[in-house]
Amino acid sequence: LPHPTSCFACPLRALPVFDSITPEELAFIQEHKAAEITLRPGSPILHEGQEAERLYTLLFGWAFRFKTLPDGRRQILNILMPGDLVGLQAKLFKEASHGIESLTAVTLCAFARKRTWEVFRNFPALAFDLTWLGAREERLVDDVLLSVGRRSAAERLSMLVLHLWYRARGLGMVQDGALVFPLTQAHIADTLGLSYVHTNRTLQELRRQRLFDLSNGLLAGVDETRLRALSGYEVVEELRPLF
Amino acid sequence: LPHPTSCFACPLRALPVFDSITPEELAFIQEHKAAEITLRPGSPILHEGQEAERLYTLLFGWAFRFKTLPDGRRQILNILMPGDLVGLQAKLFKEASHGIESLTAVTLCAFARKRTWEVFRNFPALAFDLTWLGAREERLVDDVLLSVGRRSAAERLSMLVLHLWYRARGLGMVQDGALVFPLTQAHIADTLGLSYVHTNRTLQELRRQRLFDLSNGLLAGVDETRLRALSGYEVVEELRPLF
DNA sequence: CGGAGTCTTGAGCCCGATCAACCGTGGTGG
DNA sequence: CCACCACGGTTGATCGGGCTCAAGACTCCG
Repeated sequence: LPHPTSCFACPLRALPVFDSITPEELAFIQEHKAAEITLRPGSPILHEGQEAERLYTLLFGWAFRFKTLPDGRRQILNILMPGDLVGLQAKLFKEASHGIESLTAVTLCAFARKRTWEVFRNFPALAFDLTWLGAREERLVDDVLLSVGRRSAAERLSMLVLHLWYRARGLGMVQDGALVFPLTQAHIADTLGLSYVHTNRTLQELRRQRLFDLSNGLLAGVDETRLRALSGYEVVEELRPLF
Repeated sequence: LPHPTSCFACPLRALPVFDSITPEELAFIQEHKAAEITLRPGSPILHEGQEAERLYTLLFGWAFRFKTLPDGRRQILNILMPGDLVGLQAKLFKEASHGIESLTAVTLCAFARKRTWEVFRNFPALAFDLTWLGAREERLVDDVLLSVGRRSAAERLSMLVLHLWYRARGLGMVQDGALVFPLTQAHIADTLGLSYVHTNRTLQELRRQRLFDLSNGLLAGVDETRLRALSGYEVVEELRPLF
């Protein structure tokens, strides 16, 4: 651990979602932060079927949750960005029913093992946060499922681009109207339930219509208005209710 | 409230999932059980976009969670059966991003409004249950998403039938090898992301192969072995970890 | 310079969508 | 009692969005 980030100086604290954390809670978190782990792009963070590991928070970078079938078909369930929990399901159940893999270089905050119950007993506000983050992730999966089940390829793609664009902007990752975009077209295909080839063609079509510009791992020129119209995107409230 | 079910006599308590509830917790639940609500089949329980309502538990009957697009396309997210939470997302966020509708006649246990926080503060074990039930539902949605994104129509249908069969059996709803099955083919189509017509044809094909018999709202003759082989169904652990 | 990973393009086909009837059953009201 | 209708299921015909197979191009890197 060369220079572990202090929870007190955690860059994520600036986000509105983490507004209501008290100093005591922060001290608890700091005390139980067991390690800070950095991984290269494309590293497995959690294997499908792996038994309960630590609970992590994604501090930096992108990752994704996925499931695979025996013959190799893969479905990406959702994209993880800084502030997201990693491994809640694996903690709550005997084993993870999904895998997690990093897209970029990634930094994780690892919390001490077997402390989950202690959180519920001693820090109800943090326990509430766990529940809330879990429910938020479920809502994301709900949205993806609606897309994959009922939207056309162009609609799905618009949706995804817009969704990631808004999330990244909320995290301050958009600079000069551009975003470093680490998903390959294979990732996009597996997220949207499309084939690789068809994803490519749809992408080109949207690019041709100047709805956005995605090339060389950079997303820019996002025409939010037209993308919203095409995809039927709805802005969702991210605010946590006050107690 | 003619004859509200006492929580102490709740039929759901026999389920392994609810093993570890203590008498104090039970008393708390009983105290905050505000009402017992019964609805006819096809009743809306929660509207899309509706603001925070009560938190319910499904005591009896089937329901489903869904999202719709402005033009009417609908995606069913998951099927609710006795013991499932209803409206956790609506409680945690300002408004529900999905609707809920009953499939059969349904009985709901309603808990007092604005007590959610009290649960976290005073009954950590119950708070843990909320989190756990939420995570369990997310896992269900994950599974549906994998099906809709990456499985063929026949695989999806086998999966769904087998999944509902196992869940219902675990709840003691299978009698004499048969199950009252309240989903119409339209519901099945919206669950699997298929068209109405194609669902019908796929259903007939599986029926012809004697994989199961589904007619007149009754599911029977379920050939578990062959359905498992066809769909790649994996049995999942439902046990809650002990503290 | 070769190889791996990513992206692109073409051709052909098929799974599943769409459109359009039609059937059977149960409820409802004149 | 019957005409009517709503609803769920069934069937046929046709279409097309997206899949598959196959090859080639570009980039980065050792």
